[in-house]
Amino acid sequence: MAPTSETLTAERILEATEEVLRRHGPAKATVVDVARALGVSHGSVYRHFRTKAALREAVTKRWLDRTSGQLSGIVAADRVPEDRLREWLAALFAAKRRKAGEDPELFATYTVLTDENGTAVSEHITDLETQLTRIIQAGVETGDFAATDPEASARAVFQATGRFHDPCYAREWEEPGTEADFAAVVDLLVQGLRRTP
Amino acid sequence: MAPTSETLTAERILEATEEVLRRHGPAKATVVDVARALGVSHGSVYRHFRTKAALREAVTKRWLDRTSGQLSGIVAADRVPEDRLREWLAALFAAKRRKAGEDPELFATYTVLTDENGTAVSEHITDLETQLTRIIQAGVETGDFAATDPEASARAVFQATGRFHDPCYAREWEEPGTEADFAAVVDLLVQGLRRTP
DNA sequence: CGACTGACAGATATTGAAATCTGTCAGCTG
DNA sequence: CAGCTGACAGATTTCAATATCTGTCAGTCG
Repeated sequence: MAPTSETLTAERILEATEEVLRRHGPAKATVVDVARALGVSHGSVYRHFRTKAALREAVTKRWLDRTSGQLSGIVAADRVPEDRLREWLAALFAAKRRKAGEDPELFATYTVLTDENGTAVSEHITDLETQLTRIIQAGVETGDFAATDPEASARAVFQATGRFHDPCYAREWEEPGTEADFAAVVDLLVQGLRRTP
Repeated sequence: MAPTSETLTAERILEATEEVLRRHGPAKATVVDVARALGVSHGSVYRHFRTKAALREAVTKRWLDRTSGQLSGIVAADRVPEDRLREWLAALFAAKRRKAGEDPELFATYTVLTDENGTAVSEHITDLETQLTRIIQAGVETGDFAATDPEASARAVFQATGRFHDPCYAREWEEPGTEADFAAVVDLLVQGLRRTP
């Protein structure tokens, strides 16, 4: 975190902002703090981001994109679609639960950020639903799934599993029985997707 | 709201409290306000409810019980289990959405109350899940549903439809496409419950 | 005697003055 | 001249003094 004399870039500002958010939390993280962490005046930060809100939104996007990236590998995996679907949902749940459990304060920070950036979140959700659509589409092609509208089914699966990935349920993810609940919901949804012979 | 000279009863206090909450909102509703509305000293209120928290919890319970009561009729209806299930879920969604849409401030007030009364909410959810269990159990008996554990299936159905009854999603209930999303999730779940011939 | 009151101590909320922050921009600097 | 600085106006937040509230209880009243 030394105020190196490298040129000031959007990337460096975003890294410093994440650090300041980690240290001070979402309420007390100011752009003056970010500038101080970089050893520049806060005016320089405004050269790269028009407003504080824009800066926070960029940080939010980065964070959400990292999550999407982690899951995209599973979509392309060489497995039966049903297994890919189960694995994808399990990975989404596991990733969220790990983040919430390991560093609750940081998770709370990002929850605040996502709450104030509806647009970035919508794009992220669209992204995840697209990944799900691909898996279900693959299942339709192999004949394992019977979905007349894979996109709508993907949306339904995503919404129906909200309890296991939406941050508003984070405090319940460590309660006993959650694993079983997750399995029951996924089983029900997979059963609903299957082609009925 | 005249300070009648009827005897002071828990029931009257609860009614006055609801009125004060409606008027002032959850943050500014004090037990002094409640006492003033009843024309008594606040000490008298403490004769019926040990703490302010207990009073608020009692109000919350009343409100939640009214919702449960509205749905219980559907459970006993004389219909095919699948239709009863669909109707019950639709009624739950409709009731929540109507409350949130008609008087958003009052709905927000009760959302705050439920947030601070985890116990009352848990009991309410157990109650609703029991109603769902009965419907699914009936479906198993008629052979329409294939559930090895109706209680677990009921829990899964309730959790999977959270997006359409959990207050944390209230602001999204009026967005276009919500009806279709609801239908898609319910169809998927019902399909998952059906006995596969 | 049992239901109610009102004064009280400690906890919580409100308020307004002072401090800090956001966003701009004229001017400095390499 | 492109990138940065720092002073500035208006908006927002902080903080401490002040007011209100919660919960108790000795005492009043019918």
